[in-house]
Amino acid sequence: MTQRPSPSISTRKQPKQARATELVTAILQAAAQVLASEGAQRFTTTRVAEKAGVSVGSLYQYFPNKAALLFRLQSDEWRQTTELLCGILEDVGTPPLERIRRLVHAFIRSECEEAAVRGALNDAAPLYRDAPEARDSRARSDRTVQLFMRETLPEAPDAVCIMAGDLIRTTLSSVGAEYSESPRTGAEVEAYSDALADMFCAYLRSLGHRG
Amino acid sequence: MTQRPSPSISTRKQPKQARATELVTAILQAAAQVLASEGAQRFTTTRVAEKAGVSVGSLYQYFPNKAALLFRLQSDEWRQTTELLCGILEDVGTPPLERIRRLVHAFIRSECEEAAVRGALNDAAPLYRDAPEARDSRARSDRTVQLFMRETLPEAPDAVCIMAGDLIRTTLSSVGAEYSESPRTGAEVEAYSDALADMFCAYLRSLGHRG
Amino acid sequence: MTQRPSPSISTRKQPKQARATELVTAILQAAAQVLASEGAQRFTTTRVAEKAGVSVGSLYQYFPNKAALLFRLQSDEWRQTTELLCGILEDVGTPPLERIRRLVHAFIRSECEEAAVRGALNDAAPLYRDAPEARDSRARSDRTVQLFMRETLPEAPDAVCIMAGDLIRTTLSSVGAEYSESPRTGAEVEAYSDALADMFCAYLRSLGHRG
Amino acid sequence: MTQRPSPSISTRKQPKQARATELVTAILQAAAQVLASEGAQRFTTTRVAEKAGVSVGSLYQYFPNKAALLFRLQSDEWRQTTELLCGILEDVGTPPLERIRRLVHAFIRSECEEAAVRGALNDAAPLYRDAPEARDSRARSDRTVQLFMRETLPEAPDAVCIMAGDLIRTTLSSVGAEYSESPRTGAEVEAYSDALADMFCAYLRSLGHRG
DNA sequence: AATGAATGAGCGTTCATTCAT
DNA sequence: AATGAATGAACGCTCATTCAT
Repeated sequence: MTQRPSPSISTRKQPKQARATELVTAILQAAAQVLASEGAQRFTTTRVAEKAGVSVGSLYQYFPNKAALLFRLQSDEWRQTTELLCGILEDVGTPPLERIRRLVHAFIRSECEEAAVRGALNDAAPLYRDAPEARDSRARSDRTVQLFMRETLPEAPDAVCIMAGDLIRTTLSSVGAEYSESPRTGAEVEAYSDALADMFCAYLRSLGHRG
Repeated sequence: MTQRPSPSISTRKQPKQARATELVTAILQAAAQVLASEGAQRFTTTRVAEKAGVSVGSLYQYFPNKAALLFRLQSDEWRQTTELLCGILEDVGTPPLERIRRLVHAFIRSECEEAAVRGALNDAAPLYRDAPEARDSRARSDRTVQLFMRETLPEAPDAVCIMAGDLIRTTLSSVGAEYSESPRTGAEVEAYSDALADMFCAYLRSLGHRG
Repeated sequence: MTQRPSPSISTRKQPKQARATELVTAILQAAAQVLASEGAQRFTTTRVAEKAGVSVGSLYQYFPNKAALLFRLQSDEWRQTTELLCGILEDVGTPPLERIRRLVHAFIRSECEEAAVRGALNDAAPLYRDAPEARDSRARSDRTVQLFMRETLPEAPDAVCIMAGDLIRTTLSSVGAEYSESPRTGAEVEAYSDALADMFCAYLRSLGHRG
Repeated sequence: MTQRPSPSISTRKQPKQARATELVTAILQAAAQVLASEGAQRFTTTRVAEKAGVSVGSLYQYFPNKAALLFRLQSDEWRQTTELLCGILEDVGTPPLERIRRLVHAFIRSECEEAAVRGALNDAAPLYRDAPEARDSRARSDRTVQLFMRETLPEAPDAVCIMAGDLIRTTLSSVGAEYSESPRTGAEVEAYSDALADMFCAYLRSLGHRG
């Protein structure tokens, strides 16, 4: 399990001592705060370092550039989302459509909870989007979604499964992102999630799901 | 119908002479070109003015600031989209689900065709999103969508119609935006549009549509 | 006589109004002063702008980057040197060896007079040396030197003329640069110039010059 | 022979243990490599320490600052050059002009061989040039050159010998430095060295050398 | 002795906006 | 009305040096 020494984005060095890990954490927290409170526009390395109680130089010791910092924030979000998604979709003890419903609720709720950071992170996407590492992620969720689709639509051709999985994934993520841009009450979130889940379920049934 | 003298966003003056209208048009075209060719990051007023063959000063005569310029570009996109949407959804001679399908195809296609501008415009959203005028749009499409929903789901309660209309609208727009971020072949676009339309249709049928 | 719109080094725009020319002059003077008084190490665009009583932005309106500013300073020095050199070497009314002697004296004197700027400019060479424009100069002096050599060594083969001209030119310039690094009295300068001229004359005579 | 405690340039302590000497050597080698491969601009203490497999802290234990490191590199070059020069000029078994010719060839060749390090070292000169120790060197070569001049021009007045020696020495060093800045083939080097030697010989003959 | 994380002043450069002409 | 030169705060980032461990 070696770490490849990519010189571009992501962490510059493997934090081996506790001190370093704390620092990285502090920087990431500060970064999230700055992003949430000041917006992507005013997200500057100086501001992050200041908020973290650290010098700019230290920040650059752990992150090779601003994009890397943003990318790391985004990665962490993705990891969380992936875990959420896999945890729910792989729960074979629950009927598929029920799993989808749970996923939608959990996902939309989580998007709305961290709307400020996620929204600003989204605004900052142009800054890290082109980084090579940004391409690599998402493999695990793709696989999980595909397995789920196969299970849900056992008789459908592969092409249908792939397309439907793709559609559901991108719909969930893009609708979630847009929906969380406005402030919402808990009840609104639940109602909206139910509607979105209804739509996905209707779609899956129309593709041949028998539940 | 008084003109409010707010010095914020949108055009500073109603161009009454042909000269002025020409200028505004030239500037907007240049802006779209700069956005498409250089990206949001390099979208600068100087560059736009230069491309338009106009001085920066003149640009600022018609647009109080950069945000106003971007907002106007976005408004125009919205207007076009609204016309597309209303034109298709109000076509009572076509069965509702067929209208939805046509809308999805037309919309996704149009998003992909102007992906460069729209993508960059999206990247620049933080710069104009908070402008007051940005909230005002969208009324007409909302109304059209609602009428369409009522027609499609004549027996559904109002709340269902509203929610479903809302969901379909935001899904279409956010999925379209995300989908058009990557380059796509014509065949891919058609297949994806069909899948999305399938999903909408399945949803509408599940809500009680009888076609 | 069109100006090629090279986007790299040298002046960013052709100063057409007197105001602009004044500014460029002021900036160049300030740059020379900063170079002389602070050294290459502390030669910063901010410092130059400040000294010139101008904003950094204005500096960047006339020079695309720091290297361009330095290169321009160097160009001006080269132009002066070229004029000095050509003016003396092309003076057919004076015997060749006498011309060489005059050139050496004039050159060394001029190097010592502006030792501070030239020295610092030399120190800064790494910053502009790689610029494409830096390659272009020197053509005219080369030609003049060659003509002079032909005149001085009418019977020598071409290869000898070329090599000797090259050697004398580089010797003069590099020895001048090194010599002027230390402060010198007028008498020292004259004595040293005479010695250098003696060496050149002895060399030319050994190559066949008949005077 | 007390050790002066000046905290300025040159090694901070006389390395008495083998360990220390090894370290200094490793650092100097690394420094030369960094200089050659990265150039003066990117010559940083961190980079040198890394290349040497040593911590920055250790580097600063043996060299009080970056200038000291560079100065030491330069000193070593000078020492080598001095040895080369003395070794050739003191070879009384060879006729003086032949010695000069050998010296020129050996010197120019050696300059061109190590052009990368020497060039970069030259670029970095502003960083160490003002150090007090930089003035002290050169005594031995001066003496050797003077003895050589006396031998070569037995009848010339002292002043002539001194001036001519000085001129030849600075010419050789400055022309060598400039010449080695561009890449050269072996044949070019030989031809150029011959021309330079011709010039020196012609000069010495004109000053009264009888060979 | 040795380490290497931490510092922070300083750099070159950009660009939205203004305002004298 | 139209110009475009001028502004200067702000940005991302580097690196010589220190010092707690």
